[in-house]
Parts: sequence; structure tokens; C-alpha cells
Amino acid sequence: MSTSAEDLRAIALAEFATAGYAATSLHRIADLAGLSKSSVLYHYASKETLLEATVAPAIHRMEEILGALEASALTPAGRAAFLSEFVDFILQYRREVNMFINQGQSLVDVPVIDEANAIVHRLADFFAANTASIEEKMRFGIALGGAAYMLCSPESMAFDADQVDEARAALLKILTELLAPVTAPVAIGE
Amino acid sequence: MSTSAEDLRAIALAEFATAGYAATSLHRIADLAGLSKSSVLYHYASKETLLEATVAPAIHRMEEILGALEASALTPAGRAAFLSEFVDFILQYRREVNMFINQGQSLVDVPVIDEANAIVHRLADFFAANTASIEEKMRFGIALGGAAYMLCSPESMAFDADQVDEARAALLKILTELLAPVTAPVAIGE
DNA sequence: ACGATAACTGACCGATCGGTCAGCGGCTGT
DNA sequence: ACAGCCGCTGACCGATCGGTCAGTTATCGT
Repeated sequence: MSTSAEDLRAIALAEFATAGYAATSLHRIADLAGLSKSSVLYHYASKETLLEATVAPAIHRMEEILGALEASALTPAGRAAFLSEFVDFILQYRREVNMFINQGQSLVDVPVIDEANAIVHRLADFFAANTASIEEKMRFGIALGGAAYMLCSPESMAFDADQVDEARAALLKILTELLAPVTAPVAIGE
Repeated sequence: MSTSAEDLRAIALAEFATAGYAATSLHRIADLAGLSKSSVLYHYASKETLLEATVAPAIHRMEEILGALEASALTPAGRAAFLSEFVDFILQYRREVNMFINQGQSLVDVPVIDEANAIVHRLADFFAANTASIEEKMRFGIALGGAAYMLCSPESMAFDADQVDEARAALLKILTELLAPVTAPVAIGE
């Protein structure tokens, strides 16, 4: 009852995000789950399959959010809604987001990771659609990479439960501030 | 003459930063250098020694900058000078910084990486000395992690030579903006 | 009572890992 | 001419990697 595929997924996610995909062995995942390596490979055909199962939910959710953004791109309200949803997304899938950002480059040719990289690229394209000055590219990159780093950095990893709302508000404020020149419906030129 | 220890250091740095330390084999470094694995281990006693040589210059430079910051902490000019030096540091040692940020957690118990982590911690402590609200912690983390991600992200990796000044100016502006509530000599409370 | 299926395991496989070692050719000082 | 060092190499080592497979146990439908 206890040791299920879902448990393995959660354990693998934590290990992949903190130690890295390449540095995490199936043996270690099995140990943490109290199983043998063979049992891990019974639930997931391969290490790569386990990785896919680990990150798939976050990818699908991000696709939803990105689709909504692209659909309502013209309205300022749509962009504001995106930022709010995006912050919730980062908070909910913090470990997955951290994996994409930190290991996305090294895990290319893994199909599901390529998919995640493509989404990041779509998001970047959206924000760089009208103008692509270096500063605005950099604002976007700092917002994305910075948020990902923050939420998985060892010191900031542990939020008290009563601080999560404050963290959410602070993150939303900072990201809005960072992306203001880009998300502003008018007066983009500097 | 051509294949020297310094060449190996540069090759290893590029590979460690993009593919990750654990995922980079000595064999691959040797191949890229046109040498055998044994030759790599002739120049560097072990893979870990190579890692240390790879990141040591960046660590020493960061210690200098951090020391100067702590010495001149009281003066607004000192803090402004730090930000400028810090931006130059990030631009010059972009790959090393990216390694610290992305792989610092997974490479603990490697002494030289622990040293780097300690420096990041010292830096964080400095900015969190007077006040440690979640928002300000988050501003610091986003500035640091975001800058590191930006400068090694695949799309932004290639700056045109004539754009590097613009990139520097943009980075300095954004970081100043991000850390403004913290670096402001007065009126820190919110 | 009995087959089917699910969950799991240890033994084993080839490949690759970091690292050791004896020895190679070439250059230099004497 | 010869000793010594430097850069380098292939062969080899034990450990670990991801993955396969035959087999065990337990639960469930009939």
C-alpha cells in the first residue's frame, strides 16, 4: 500500500532536483524508498521513464498557463493573470522548475526535457516578441532563473507554513517589478 | 606547448558548467583536449583536483570583493562600488558562477565548493544583516540566481562583442534596482 | 482449490566510471 | 654519451552505473 509508483516519483523528484539527474542512481532512489533497484525498474521501465513521470505534471501545467497567456496576450488583465498563475506554478512545482533551469542544458536529447526547454523558449519568445533589447531579455532571464534558484536554494528551502503567503506576495511583487517594462501594455520603448 | 594544464582547466570549466561535474567524465575532457585520460590525471592528481583548479580563481576574486564590501559596509559609495565590481565579476567568471549556483548544493563535501558556498552565505548574511524579511531575502536570491542563470542560459550565452558593454550596463541597472531596498543606506524598513 | 496477476527480489550482464602503474619517446644538462 | 626529467600512453583495477531475467511471495477472481 505504502510503497507505490507515486512514492517513487516523489523521492526521485527530490533527489533529481537536489543532487542532479546524472548524479542520482537508481540504487539510491530504491534505498530511500525501502525497495530494491529491481523494484524501481518494475514500476518504471527505465531511469529516463522515471524522469519523464517526475516532470510531466509540471510541464502540462506550464503548457496550460502559457497557452492562456498567448490567447489573452493583448489584454493587460491577461498578462497580470499570467504573472499570478506563474507565481503559483513556481511555488507548487518548485523542484521541477529548479530542475528545468539548472539541468535543462545538460539533459537535452531527453525528449521530455526538450519539451520543457521548448516551453521556456516559447515563454521567452513571447516576452521578446515586441522588443528584444538586451536589458529586457536580461530582465526576463533574471526573473525566471532567479525565481527558480530562490525556491530551491538550501537556505530558503524551508518556508514556515505561515510564511508561504508572504513569500508568494513578495515573489509576485518582485517579478511584476522586474517584468514591468515588458508587461506594460504601452510605452515599451526606453 | 599547446596542450597544457591551462588548456585542460579551460576545457573542464566549460564542460563542468554546461554538462555538470558529475556528468562530465575525465575521458570526455581528455578527448576534447586531444589527450588520453591518463594525461589528464598526470596534470591533475584527480578529478576533484581539476575541479578545484577550475574554480579557485573565481573564489579568490570573490573573496577579495566580499572583503572590500564588508570593510566599507557603512558607506553608500562602498556598496555602489561593490555592485559594480560584482557585475564585472559575474561577467568575467560567468561559467564558474553558474557552477556555484546550479551545482553548489550537489557538490557539498568537496572542500573548494564548500568554500564557495560559504562565500555565498557570507554575502547573503551581509545583505540580511539588518533586516531579514522574506521579500528582501527573495530579492537577494533572485538577483544572485537570476544573474547566474542569465549569463549561462543557452540563448543568452552568445553576446556579440559590441553588446557586452550594453549587457553590463543592463545587468548593473537591474541588480541595483533589485537590491535597492537593501543597499539603501537608510529607510530599510517597509 | 487453483490459475493469474501484481509486487518484489537477488543474481547477473556489459559499459563506464575514477584512478594506478609500468613504461614509452624526446629534450636537456653535463 | 648518458642520466634524468617531462609529457604522455595503454593496460589494467575495483566500483558503480543502468538494465535484464528467472524466480518468489502474496493477493485476488473464479
